[in-house]
Amino acid sequence: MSDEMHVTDTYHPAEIERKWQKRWAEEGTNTFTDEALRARGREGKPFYNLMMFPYPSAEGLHVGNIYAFTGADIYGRFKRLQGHDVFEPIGFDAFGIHSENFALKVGTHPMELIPSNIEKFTRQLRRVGLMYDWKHSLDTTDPEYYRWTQWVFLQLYKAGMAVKKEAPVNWCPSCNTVLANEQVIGGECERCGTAVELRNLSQWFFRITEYAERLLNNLDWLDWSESTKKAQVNWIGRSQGAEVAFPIARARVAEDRHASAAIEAERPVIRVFTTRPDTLYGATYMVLAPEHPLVERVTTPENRERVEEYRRKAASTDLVSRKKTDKTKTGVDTGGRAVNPATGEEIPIWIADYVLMEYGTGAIMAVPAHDERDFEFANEFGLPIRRVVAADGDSGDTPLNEAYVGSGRLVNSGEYDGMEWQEAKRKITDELAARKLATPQTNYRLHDWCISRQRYWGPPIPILYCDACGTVPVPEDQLPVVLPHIDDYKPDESGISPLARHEEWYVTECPGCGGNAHRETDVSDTFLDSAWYFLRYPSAGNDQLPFDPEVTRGWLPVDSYIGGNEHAVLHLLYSRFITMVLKDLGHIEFEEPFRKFRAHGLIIKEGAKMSKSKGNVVVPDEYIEEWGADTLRTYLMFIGPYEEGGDFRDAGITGPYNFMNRLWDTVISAEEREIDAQVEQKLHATIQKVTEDTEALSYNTAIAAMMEYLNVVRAGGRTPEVEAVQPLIPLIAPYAPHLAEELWERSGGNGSVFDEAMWPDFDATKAVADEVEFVVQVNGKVRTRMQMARGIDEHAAREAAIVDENVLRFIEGKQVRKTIFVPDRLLNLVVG
RNA sequence: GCCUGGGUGGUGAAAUCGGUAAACACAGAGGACUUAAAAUCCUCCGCCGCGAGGCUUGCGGGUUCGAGUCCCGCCCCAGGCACCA
Repeated sequence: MSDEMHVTDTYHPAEIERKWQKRWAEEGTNTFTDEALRARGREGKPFYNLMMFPYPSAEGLHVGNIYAFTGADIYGRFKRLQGHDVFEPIGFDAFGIHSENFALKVGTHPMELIPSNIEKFTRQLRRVGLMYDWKHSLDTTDPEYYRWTQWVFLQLYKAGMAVKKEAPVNWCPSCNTVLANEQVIGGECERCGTAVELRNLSQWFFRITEYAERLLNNLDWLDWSESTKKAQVNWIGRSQGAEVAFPIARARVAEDRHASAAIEAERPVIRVFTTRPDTLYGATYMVLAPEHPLVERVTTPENRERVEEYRRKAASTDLVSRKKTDKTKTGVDTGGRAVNPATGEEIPIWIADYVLMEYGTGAIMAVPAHDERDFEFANEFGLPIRRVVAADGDSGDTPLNEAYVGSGRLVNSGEYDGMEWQEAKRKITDELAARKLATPQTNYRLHDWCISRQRYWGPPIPILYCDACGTVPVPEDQLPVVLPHIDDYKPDESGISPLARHEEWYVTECPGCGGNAHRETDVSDTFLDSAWYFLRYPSAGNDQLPFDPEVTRGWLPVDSYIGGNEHAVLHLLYSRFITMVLKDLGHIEFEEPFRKFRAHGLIIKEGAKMSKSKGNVVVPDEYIEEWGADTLRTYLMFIGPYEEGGDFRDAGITGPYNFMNRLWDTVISAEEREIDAQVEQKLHATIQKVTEDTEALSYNTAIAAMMEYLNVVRAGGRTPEVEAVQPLIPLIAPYAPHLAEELWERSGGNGSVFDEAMWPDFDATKAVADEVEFVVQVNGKVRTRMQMARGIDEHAAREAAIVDENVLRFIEGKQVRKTIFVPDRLLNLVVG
């Protein structure tokens, strides 16, 4: 179709969208050259507008992707019209189990599948009219990208933040690989829903727990969606308390039978972590995790058999059932005894699977009166319950029906009786600390990040094992360690990567001594690929450095990041962690990658989440075909608040389509004449509202404001003034970029509206009307509405109100006791 | 159980420093223009009532001249976390 077609005066979205997409691509409207990027970062007004990059699935672009991208793109275009140099890149997160499983299913190698998926995605994305800098795109499976992912691994390795250790890890028996804690949802694999098993394997871990405190504290000042911050706070799970030592009762410790007083201090102790040292006097028994190393030692001969049996059973029970809360408590008495350091009492030591080895010390002091789980356990096994905290007016002597976890004062606690619990917490900790029996302690729920994957489709971990030198990092100048093209990439349940079947690949020589070495055959977690990609974009294409220092200084950290909240604790936490480590190592100058983050809502279809199995997936192409990208974009944003998502309904799209047509017609038919005063007032009010709402991502109300304005401009079929319609072109441009470009050109503008037009200013004094609709209430009920001059005073308003017949009817013969006056809004007459 | 959001017409929603509930739009009804249709434009559109008026923001209380908005106690929906000591 030729450009001459546009001489028609009707809105033809297909034509103008094709025309402008072509022009944007040819003229590089939205891309920076590397030189320009460098210069703009240095002396321009750089604005890094980022959105979460997609996984390029074979099904193609989803309407959910478009929803996410459009919302972010609108913000970027808005910033550009406000005069910023906006860098808006996109790339592809193409490694990972998802792609690999799909490749296995359809029998096409991922190395063939991914490029064609990316090609399809790119084609679709271009049709949506997104302002992407395609010159700075990236693909995580490109060796030129993962070369630097491997480099990131090596930096962590050198800093001692990447360690290999044997640990119980989450194993998915269906995906045949290890999963990070964050990828286990309710004991099941987040990908396939299979119950996860525990396996002891030697794996690479990133020591993210070292950064727990910083990751938590920085949340205070980050401008992020509150829900996302909360999710991270919960995930990090900081608990403050004390580690308390409970000596094992001497008689029960075989090795200690003849111990002298001199080694008294070294008597074995059971360390527990508690957040409630104030309840120490109520600790009537102890519980060790079945795997706890001291179990052997405290178990008495007569209990040994039952203890062993319980431990065997616990070891074979999968995590899912072990973590079920509604399960009744089980456990076994070891026969061993420990000394409560507060009371000096000997208390029994049990083992039970409700105590988890991986949290705290793997042992607890049980305070059944003030802990729900301990209460349940004590009732199950008839263990004593002693109340030590009581609310005001409660003697603390009556038996409890349930654990009391509230606040109060101490009872049955010796010298601490009567003390307020918070104070007792400090005092008891101090006192035990003086006796070397306690230390204040902070624990985190966060675990180290296991990044090893026994799969094929990922970047090989750049480590060698030399017969002589041991673990050797691949020298940086030998990167990338290229993932070989192999055909038998299907994983098995052995726990060994498919790459381990390829001796020709993994056997190599040691870069240190030249001796025999073999490569690490695991690949890294996909979340490592995405934990640093925002650093790469501005330097994409640089084959010397992962990220150029000058470019990075100019453009990072990211100014605005928009994405789904499903990544609240995965991608977003890992990215923050990697950024902090790189900062500490001196590679970058900031420690938080995303200044501002907003989570967008989820787009659903007729009340249900879209999924292939439900057959309710909205394919965007058809809608673009029928209505145009501008209409689809505007419709998606008009459905509801961007941060809440909404329901895609076919019927609703006609509203925004009519709006596009009406807007087109209004601008085309405008004539040169003086602007009407009321229209001008509405214009300023509209510019103000669209500016504020777009900044706040309140796109639905911004669009409504523009619709409302059109209704005023066209009221009664009037011919609009040029002055009244010109500002609409930049206002609509972020939402409907193609339409805006075309209207800009047709009204005599040169080049792209995004480069040549400015976001319109408004005059706040002109945005308000001279007359207001004033409400008169009697006893809080609306009785009449009057047109009044703005700024009318109480006396004048009252004079006008009390002669109105609708008001008179309700106040006649009654005394007005009180008058409430809200300027320019309302008058309320209170009668008795 | 805990943490987030949320619950408003036939539908998507708007209004939350307490001050006209339902902006904007979809669907619906009627009308103008037209030979007709489309497009466009105009009018109506929460519920009850002929009307005056009364009622209405998940439920029950409360504060206030006035509550969708604040407080207390619940119910329901979506998402996240969960035997974390």
